[in-house]
Amino acid sequence: MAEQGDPLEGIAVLEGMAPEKRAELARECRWQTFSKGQSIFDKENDSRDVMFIVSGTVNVIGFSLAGKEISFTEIQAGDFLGEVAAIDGEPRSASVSAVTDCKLASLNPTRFAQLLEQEPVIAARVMRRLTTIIRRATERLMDFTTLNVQQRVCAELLRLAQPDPAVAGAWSIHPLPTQVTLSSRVGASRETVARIMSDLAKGDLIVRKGRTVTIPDRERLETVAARLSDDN
Amino acid sequence: MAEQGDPLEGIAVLEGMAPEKRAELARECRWQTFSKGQSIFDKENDSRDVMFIVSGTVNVIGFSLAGKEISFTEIQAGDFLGEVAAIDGEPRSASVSAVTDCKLASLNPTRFAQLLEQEPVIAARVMRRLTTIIRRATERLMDFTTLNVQQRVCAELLRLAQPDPAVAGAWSIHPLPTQVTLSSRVGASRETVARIMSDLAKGDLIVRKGRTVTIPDRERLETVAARLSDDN
DNA sequence: CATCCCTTGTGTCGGCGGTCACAGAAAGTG
DNA sequence: CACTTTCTGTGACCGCCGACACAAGGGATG
Repeated sequence: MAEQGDPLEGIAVLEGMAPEKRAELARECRWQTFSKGQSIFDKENDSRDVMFIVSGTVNVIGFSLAGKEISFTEIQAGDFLGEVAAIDGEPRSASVSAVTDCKLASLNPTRFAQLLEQEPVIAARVMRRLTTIIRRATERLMDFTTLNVQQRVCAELLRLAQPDPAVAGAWSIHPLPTQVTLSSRVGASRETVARIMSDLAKGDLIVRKGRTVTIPDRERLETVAARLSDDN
Repeated sequence: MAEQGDPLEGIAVLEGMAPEKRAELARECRWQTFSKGQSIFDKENDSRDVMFIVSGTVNVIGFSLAGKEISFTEIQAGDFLGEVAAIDGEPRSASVSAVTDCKLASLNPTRFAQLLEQEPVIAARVMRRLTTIIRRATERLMDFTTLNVQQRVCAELLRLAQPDPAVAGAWSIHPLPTQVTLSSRVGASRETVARIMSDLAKGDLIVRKGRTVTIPDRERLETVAARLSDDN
């Protein structure tokens, strides 16, 4: 992660690449830093670069004409973004903005194509990455068409939850994203999310303490998330 | 398209492959036929084969727990399906069923991986195909979160429309899918679709004649599809 | 032609969830 | 510590759209 030495060392897709080749690749990148909240690129942008996240995390979002935004995914340091436009040459499929300060390395699309050709391992990893995106998107699509907001919120909380380090058997989320963030993930209004969280807390499905939420009984929450809407 | 000779001739991804190699590939495929309405595979199925559609068309669908179904896309003869599971080895990401009688050639996933490795042109095409799926899915996702049903129906009609061969400037859809089909595409109830079509016809945005719909003024329909819901 | 089944049109009703409005809590900031 | 900005909670209202219920076409098929 130190910039001198091997700046692209922590990038997972490039894992296993010969050190000297990777160093050369690093030299061909355009290095940029973005500060928290800044836009990295917009949908319809005319750049096609692939960008490796050396540090920080970014948010992939779509904007409606009315300005409403929905968040597709967050991408962390060590990962990359921009592969869709780089591969097909179309305008960017979504907008990306910095969640935290971050440092990115941009690689131009022709060099990226060349990389895919020369390094079959990397090409395979990129493909898997694409299928992962597809799976997530179709899952989301199903969620939107078949679940109500309450269920989507539960599902999102379950996705965020990790085993609680303190209490065995319990799960927790820390730090809890703001309601605005959650609402843009589940595609609902901020107020509705607030109401649902209140209800869940009343039913002891979740316990809130500051920016931490704990889920005492994961299965029970899963039941709520999956329950057919008519038999509540 | 004749079975003797080169059965995989019409498959676009395999375009440009050496004839003898393609013939060999055809021999390695498992050949199957499905009749109209039959299920080809279900989500969570444990096969990972890639399937080339030699004739017919299939529908890629997701089912909710309640049995409600939504259609992701239709795939025609000459195209292929099943690449997602073949690439990442996970269970199938969706279910597929035959829209018409059809004939498919199944290739096992390891042979498919080998094919991708040996034929970079094909690998590149598969990648582009994946990005296309991603773009469609994200677009759909945006539609669901930012548009109302009326707008989604308009958008779907516009997607189906082709320049009218008879009247210059007009666009038409033929044959119009049934309302049930449409409703599963836009994620709405059949009744709502019926009402919207009526309204559109009343406003002369579409003209219905049997199984043909013509769109006299495409731009006007596009306006309706894009209009913010509050200024109608 | 009669019958059946699939498709379409429309009315009514009720609930989910969006919007507006505002109050209070928390968290930055000088 | 005051002060501002950002978050969170809750009430009131109301429109969109799903569910149910029928009526009325069409096309098949015998």
